[in-house]
Amino acid sequence: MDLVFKALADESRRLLLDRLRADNGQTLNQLCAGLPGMTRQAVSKHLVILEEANLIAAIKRGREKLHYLNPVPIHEIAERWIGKFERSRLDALSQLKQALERRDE
Amino acid sequence: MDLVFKALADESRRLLLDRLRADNGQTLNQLCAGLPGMTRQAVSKHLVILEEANLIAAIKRGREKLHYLNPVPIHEIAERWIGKFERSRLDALSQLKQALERRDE
DNA sequence: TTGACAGGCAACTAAAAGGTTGCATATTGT
DNA sequence: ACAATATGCAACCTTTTAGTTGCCTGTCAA
Repeated sequence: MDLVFKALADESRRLLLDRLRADNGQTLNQLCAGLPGMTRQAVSKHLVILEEANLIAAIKRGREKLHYLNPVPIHEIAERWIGKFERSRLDALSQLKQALERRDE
Repeated sequence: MDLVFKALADESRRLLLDRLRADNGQTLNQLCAGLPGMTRQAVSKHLVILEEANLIAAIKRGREKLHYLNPVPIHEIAERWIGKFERSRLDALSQLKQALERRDE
């Protein structure tokens, strides 16, 4: 799960995921168009990181490589990790409020 | 939002959030106990990063500083960011499946 | 079959991240 | 008042990360 969080920490990589969500199965060169002012190799490295985090799956078709979004890891983070914070969310909020009010006692 | 993702990218910081979720309003020294083999200053730096991402709020009480979880940013990420991927989740999944099946045509 | 196109690999650089040590400052209990 | 406690600040070091350039390999189409 650490790999997923690390992968999501970069704006360019989140943008790549956005692009794939809008239009799944794109090639490296297509994805490069979404990241102007960055070399193909840089984008390629980002894609490798996303693959290693299992956030995308790549399939070679002839001389090109198609990239597909894998929604599973994001879903797991939502369920397992964010979920537990959501469960105690209102609690934490009221504790924070009370602490802020007690501030100038 | 970038600050939040960056803050969440580190295991130690996620652990600190976990600790606060279990026991809100802890001091720096208390939190240090949860990160053995790391100096107080290192933990302090992590807390600053979490504060800057608005994931926690710190309140000075005398010579100590109490740290409270702020559940809002995590909630926003769940709603605004993860939400949009969840909406196209099953779509992406079936597209991925189909692409994998087409692989050895 | 050869040139153009899609992508991979490796070495290198610059900047950011994570951590440490040492010292300074403020608060509290005796 | 003063020693102990709780935290802050700054300089420094090391590793990781993001990006580049240059070159190599495989595939397709004329």
